[in-house]
Amino acid sequence: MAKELAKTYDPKGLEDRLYQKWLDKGYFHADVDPAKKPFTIVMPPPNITGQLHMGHALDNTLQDILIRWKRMQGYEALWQPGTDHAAIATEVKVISHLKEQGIDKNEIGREAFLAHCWDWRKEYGGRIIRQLHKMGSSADWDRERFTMDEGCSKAVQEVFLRLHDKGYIYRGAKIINWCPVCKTSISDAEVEHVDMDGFFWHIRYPIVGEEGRYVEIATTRPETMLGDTAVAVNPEDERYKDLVGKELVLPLTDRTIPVIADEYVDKDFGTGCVKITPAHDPNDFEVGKRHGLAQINIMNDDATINELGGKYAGMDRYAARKAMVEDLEKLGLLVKVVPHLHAVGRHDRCKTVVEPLIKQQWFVRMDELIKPASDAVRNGDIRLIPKRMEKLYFNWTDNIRDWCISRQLWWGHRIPAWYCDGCGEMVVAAEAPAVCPKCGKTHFHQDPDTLDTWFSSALWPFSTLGWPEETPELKYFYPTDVLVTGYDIIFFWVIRMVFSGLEHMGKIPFHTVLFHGLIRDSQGRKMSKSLGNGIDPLEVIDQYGADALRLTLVTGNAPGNDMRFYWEQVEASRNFANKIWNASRFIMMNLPEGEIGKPEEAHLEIADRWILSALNTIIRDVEDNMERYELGIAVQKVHDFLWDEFCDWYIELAKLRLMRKDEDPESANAALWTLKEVLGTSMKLLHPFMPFVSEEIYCTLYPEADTVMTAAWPVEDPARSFPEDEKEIELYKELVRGVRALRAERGVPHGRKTTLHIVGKDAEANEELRILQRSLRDMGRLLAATEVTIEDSKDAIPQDALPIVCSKMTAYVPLSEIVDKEAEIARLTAEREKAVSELKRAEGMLANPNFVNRAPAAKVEAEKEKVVKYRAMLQEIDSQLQAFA
RNA sequence: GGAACGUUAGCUCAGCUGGGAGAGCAUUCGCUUGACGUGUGAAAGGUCACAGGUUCGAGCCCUGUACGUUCCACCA
Repeated sequence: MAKELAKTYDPKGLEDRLYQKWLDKGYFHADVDPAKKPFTIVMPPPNITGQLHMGHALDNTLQDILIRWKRMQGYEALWQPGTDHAAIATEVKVISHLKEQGIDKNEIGREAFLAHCWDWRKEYGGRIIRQLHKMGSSADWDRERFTMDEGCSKAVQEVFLRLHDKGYIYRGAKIINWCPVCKTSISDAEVEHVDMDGFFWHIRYPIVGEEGRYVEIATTRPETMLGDTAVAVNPEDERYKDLVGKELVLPLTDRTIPVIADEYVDKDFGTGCVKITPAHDPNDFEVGKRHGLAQINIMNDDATINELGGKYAGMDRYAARKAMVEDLEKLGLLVKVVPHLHAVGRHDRCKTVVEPLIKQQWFVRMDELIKPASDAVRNGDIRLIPKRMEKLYFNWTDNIRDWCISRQLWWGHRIPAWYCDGCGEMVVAAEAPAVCPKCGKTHFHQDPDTLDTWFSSALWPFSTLGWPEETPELKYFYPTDVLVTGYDIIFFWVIRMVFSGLEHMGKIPFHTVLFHGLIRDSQGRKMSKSLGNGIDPLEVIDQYGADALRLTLVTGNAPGNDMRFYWEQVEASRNFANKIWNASRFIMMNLPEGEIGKPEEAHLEIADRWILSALNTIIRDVEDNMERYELGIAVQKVHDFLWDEFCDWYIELAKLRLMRKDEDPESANAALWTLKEVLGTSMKLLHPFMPFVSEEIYCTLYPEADTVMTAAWPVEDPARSFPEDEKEIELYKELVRGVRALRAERGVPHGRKTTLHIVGKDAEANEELRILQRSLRDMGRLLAATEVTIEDSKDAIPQDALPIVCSKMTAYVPLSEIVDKEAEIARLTAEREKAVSELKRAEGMLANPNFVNRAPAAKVEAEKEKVVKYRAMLQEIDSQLQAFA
């Protein structure tokens, strides 16, 4: 460990070194320890395709703050890390990666392709983890997991089998969201709805046997008409009542379709006649089921028209649309085309317009599973922060539909279902059965589909701890405590973890969810690759250090709120690190070798008690804020305490005593002890937020300490509360500020010292001042005074001395000789006006019986004090003006 | 179509259970003051979006309006 701090603060030089030290010493590791209480956070597993971005940086900073805080509080703090196989994201990446080498996924086949995926995972899977190290993340890397490792895969399989046994998982042909580019089904959560400009095509369907009569339908998707099996009208619609039951000619085909009546149709929208295409529209699918209509699929998996499409077969859906509209026009069946804005579903990953299709898929029945998950939040077992996220949560749980979990991908957990090669009988089991229970054949093939990547993430809080085995870790660390994540994955992940935890563990997976917002660029835009406006956290760390980045991300970050990223803010954060670095250097320069004895109570001076008391207050406040997960407020308080109180006031006051250490060693010793005590404690408070700089300072300050990481978290100490001294120091500050302002206004050069005469506002105050005389003398430097005297009355003070009116005293500075009379009169007149209005206001409030009777006594008292103060000020100003006149 | 969030200093944002509005950056005028110019002192800058209401008292609570952002939604 370094014996002294380097001359300049250089985060690069110390962050990697300290992180390596922490790793070597195993400080991040957590173990089952019955003597301690556990505190657990599971890290949202980053994708193995991922690179560290600002979202990760924020997410991990918040988690690390909580973990480090709890660890210092004496909890066995486990931060469980790992990575996600990210089924579709990875598969897409690997496909394009192979494409560059001229390799086609389908040509090399499933097994070879998977080998490439594992290669990818080997090469890139650890990249983001290494990047997280740079952030200072104190996760237990010994326990790093992967959603497709043996244990997690076992958990996935077990969950599938259990849910299937209970009838919660079923296979069926339903209409699902199909991505024609990724060529897989996707869940509702993966579809984003975007308003797009489109058209309403009004098309005539001729009525069979009634020459010249038509039904006019309006559609946004004319190409699907090849799959129409009916036209529906509202049963209450008088206009079309006679049509119900009649047959229509479906144009461009040789089929006829019936007119049916269904409540689903809105009389007042469009023409009131809706073409029904059960195979290509979720609503029509439902209508079709009600009326027993045929489902005619007219599309291939790549969204081209299939062989049923006649002349349109093979055409892309949009090309077919164009061709069909043209043909309809030629036939005179196109009535009109009306521009129409409507919501279109797109695949969130590739932005392709989703195609609703009927496919055999696997589903999880949600109705029963979701209930306890909804209740857990409703009854407060799980707290969402901020609370408004509950609305989002319930919006999803209350409207949930069955979860389509099968994907037509290769990279992922294979569905444990087996089909007999002989009779097609399906068996759901961990292993292929030896003999078909139906036909007795012995050859089976596995279902080719894999599971939605969120199926495994949903198990993360317990699969990482060894479930389904009953490991000691699982017993000890589950349920976990806090989940930290962005509100954007509340549906994908949070809800699914909750119902999975409740279903398989019988317990909630965590009691608190702390949501954070998005990091946007300085113009408020989402950071994205396509915009090229992303800021690389690693670059920020490289330039300013991880501590500065962390401080930037947590400062002013209210739960659930988005924030913008500013380089200026990072610079300010780095400046803070530099500030405390230099303050520490100053303190260490003055500290003697070895231990410094704790001074006797009597030797502690007012300033010492004040700063200790202020520190004590901060300790309490920070604790309160942390417990409410107001991390941004907590760090702000530590920051302000260190910079504004400790550096700007206490250290400045202490300097004078250090300089006089030969004549008054007790005073100097008390100051030194206090400096060390306050700095050391502050570094503990700062550590969760800025782990590196606090570690370096702390370990240099206490060479016998290995780390601040495991030091005991400061607790409030009632014996260290000195409210009286805090009040006194505020008086000093008021005085110092008054002198400074007065001098600055008149441009008195810093080097020009003056005398300063102080008169207490009454006899009692005067008595107090005498007691504090020495401290006041100490402040001579801050006051730019050669001498500070305390007078019983202003009689002995030169008539033209300038007053500085404070709450309990008035100070006089004999500056008349350097003051411009005219300007002084103008200034005094302005000040008088202000004093009069303030006085009026305070008196007004006191004259209000409602205020006097109902407001807290302290408030009333404060107003009374103001009256006294401003009256004195007025008096001073008036006599001053008189002196000039 | 529903809902949430936001509107506070020139910019970006804090502001806990209502008790005379704060920070960072930027601006102006000073300072090589014994750790720090990545610093330091002083100052300027706000009818807390608008309109009502509750209250002795509202940035904060209630109602409405405007603008912005986002989420949800099967009107073809």
